Amino acid sequence: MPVDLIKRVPTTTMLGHSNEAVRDFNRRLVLNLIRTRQPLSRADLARVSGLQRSTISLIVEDLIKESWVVDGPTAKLPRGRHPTSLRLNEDRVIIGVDVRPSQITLAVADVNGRFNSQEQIPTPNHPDQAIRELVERIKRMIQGCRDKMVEGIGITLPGRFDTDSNRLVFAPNLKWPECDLRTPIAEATGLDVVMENAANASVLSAVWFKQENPVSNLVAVTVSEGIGTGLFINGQLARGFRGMAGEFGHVPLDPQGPACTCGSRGCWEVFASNRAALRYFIESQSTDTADKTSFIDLLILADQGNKSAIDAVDCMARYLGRGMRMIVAGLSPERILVIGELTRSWHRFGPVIEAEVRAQVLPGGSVPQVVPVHEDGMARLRGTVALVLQKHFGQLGEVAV
Amino acid sequence: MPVDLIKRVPTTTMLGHSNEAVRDFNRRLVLNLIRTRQPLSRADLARVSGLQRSTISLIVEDLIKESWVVDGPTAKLPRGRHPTSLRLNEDRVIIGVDVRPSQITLAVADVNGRFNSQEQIPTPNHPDQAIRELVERIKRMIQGCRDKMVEGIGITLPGRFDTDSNRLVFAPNLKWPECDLRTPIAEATGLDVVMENAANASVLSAVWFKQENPVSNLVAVTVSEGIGTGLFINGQLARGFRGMAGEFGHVPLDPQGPACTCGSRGCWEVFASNRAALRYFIESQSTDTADKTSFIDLLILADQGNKSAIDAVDCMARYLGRGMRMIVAGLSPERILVIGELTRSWHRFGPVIEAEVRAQVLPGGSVPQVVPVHEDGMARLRGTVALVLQKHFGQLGEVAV
DNA sequence: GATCGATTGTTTGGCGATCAAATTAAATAT
DNA sequence: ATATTTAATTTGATCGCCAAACAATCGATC
Repeated sequence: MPVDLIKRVPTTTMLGHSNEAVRDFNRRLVLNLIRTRQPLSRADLARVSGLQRSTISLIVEDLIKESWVVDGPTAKLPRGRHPTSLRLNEDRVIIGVDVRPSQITLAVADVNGRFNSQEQIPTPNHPDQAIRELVERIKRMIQGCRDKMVEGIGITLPGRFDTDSNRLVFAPNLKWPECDLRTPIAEATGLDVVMENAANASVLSAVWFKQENPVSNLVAVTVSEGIGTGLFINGQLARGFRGMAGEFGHVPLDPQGPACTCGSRGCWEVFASNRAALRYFIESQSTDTADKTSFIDLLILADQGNKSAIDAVDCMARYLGRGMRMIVAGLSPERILVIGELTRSWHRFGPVIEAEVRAQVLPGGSVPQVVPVHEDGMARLRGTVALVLQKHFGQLGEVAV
Repeated sequence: MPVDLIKRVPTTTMLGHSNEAVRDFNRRLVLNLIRTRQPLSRADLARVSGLQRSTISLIVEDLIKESWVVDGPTAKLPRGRHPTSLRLNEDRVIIGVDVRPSQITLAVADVNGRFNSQEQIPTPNHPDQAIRELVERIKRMIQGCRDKMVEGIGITLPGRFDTDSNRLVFAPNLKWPECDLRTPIAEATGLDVVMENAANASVLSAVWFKQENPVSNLVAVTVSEGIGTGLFINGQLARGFRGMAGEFGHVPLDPQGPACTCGSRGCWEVFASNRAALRYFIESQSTDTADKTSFIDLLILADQGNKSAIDAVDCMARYLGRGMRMIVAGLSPERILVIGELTRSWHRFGPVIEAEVRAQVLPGGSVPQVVPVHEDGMARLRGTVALVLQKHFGQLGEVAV
């Protein structure tokens, strides 16, 4: 009995793999092994990867020829020929841009995430002006590192942008209109430009660089004016459809709560952001003297023993932990990173948050680690480095290192 | 300057890939292409995959030899030699077990998820008894299909179990103690046993079998006594650390809400499960006649015009939609599947849920599709088929078909 | 009814990548 | 100076895909 088959299928996509795919994979594997364990000898690579030493030699030869890797000094061993150590070539640099509501930080970093130079400018009110200033400074930076190879530009900002169109579409704290930052900067500089939300950049930084004890399910909670979350699930960034995931900060904890900038009521960030703590503080003050207190001031007041400040901080911490119920029950990560100025007073926040989180683990579930990330500023910038490097080193989760 | 390198690394793990990995990948690709597009000719496969016809021929020869694929009838074409159509060998079968609070369903399915035989038993009060009865019936089932090859056993149940130890650890609606189902059944039958949470099984069923318009970010919300969620993120099931993800049903929507079985207050499932609707209904009745109404009865009453029933259903629908804020804002899926008895009255639930969801999309975000899944019973069972087949066809997300 | 055209499916030789083993290189201990 | 040990390279074999030629099969056409 004859059956209807597909008549003609356009052969646009290549799904099958050929022999070169193996080389691609192993090449990325070797590159990442060097990245995470440098310095490392060829023999070490062979042992760690399980590949033959001959294969490693060929791959490394390639990587050196293309100046991703450099031969280092020879190491000392108790017996036998001394191995030559391999490391990443630090002459390849990345330009990182960290956009925040108040200021923008630009920096030049090497492939290991170490910063060579750095500068700051106040954040312009309009993105057009920001683009002009950024382009000018980036061009100067490029000229400043003539002998280096500039790999690309990574930009992180506190907002969401459509991953299809690269347009910034939701940045309530930045107060910029919808716009496309990528294209104008890419065209003006001739470099690749990759963008990422701030919370995601923090996640990238954490899992790319300092994986002392790597986990494949992790959530970063960034607390400042608002609350953002970066989701690392199954060893990959979870960006959601068109990059819109991660707005747990705009989920209501209490439908009767105060109004939020997003239009809803009682969102998590209304109860647990820096702004919320200041609100608690001001409400508890009889006088109006607290009006111009910053969040950092509040932390200092708390450490000086100010009862109202202590209470405000405590309340914020409790709500932070309470909101993590969404993350603990819904996503069950192995680790939760907490990022923001609050980590400076971790002795105050840590115990409260951990107690709340522990109370919320469901029967049979395991308690996630709650880890403060202290060097916030650098974290985001280092995230942009990882962002740019992913093109060459492979997506996270692609290669298990 | 000599540097310290790794002295000796145990070569336990093989990270690097060899040439055979390409064959493995392409083999899985071809197998999945046949699965999703059968019937299909070798020439079609070559066009779709981008591989050479010669390569396809060799791979298909393998697959036929190992009885995964069978040559079918020749098809008709306007010109030229008629192609032979390929399809999956339906002599390979899977035993699926769907455990529910009230009854357990066992079924034998072929690789296409079509069921040959099926039987039901009431759910025993204790897992030990359940294991005894299941083993006995499964053995009979195996004997019943002598000429077929039994690939394995897939079990789905309404609870969480530790993916490391395979122990059931959280099943509030099933009321079974912590236990290991897998090992005794596997040992007694000599077959592979794979287990999965009910919501995840529904997701598997949806993305494995009827991908009319495939998406890579999807959330299934299963509504019955409680609310469970299955997360499909970046084209993979998101099980979280030790398989504990997906309990969005136990996140509070209102801290002042009624107590939940989990120990917390005001959880989503307290407001939006079948049980919640019945509570709304009973509370609004002056008499006690409503005590023995089932959820299905309630839906019928609503369709008969009973005002209290309509209000109860409407309230449940609103809360269902409201709770989806967590999913919409936090995960931003492209599609939300709604599963449970409520889909029988989708004309009542659908519009309310969709309106709530639409109201909750953040600026710049896109509204997820809300899709009811009507054949719940079969969905879970078919999910178990996918579960067992993943070992041979590859994990979801591994191969893009 | 034989030939041509078109399409499917198979066969053949070549290339690229890894493997396994032998070889060369370099350093320490005897 | 020689033996030993480990690192790194070289060499030939194997495996998998590709490209192109070839064989098979069917409809249309002369």
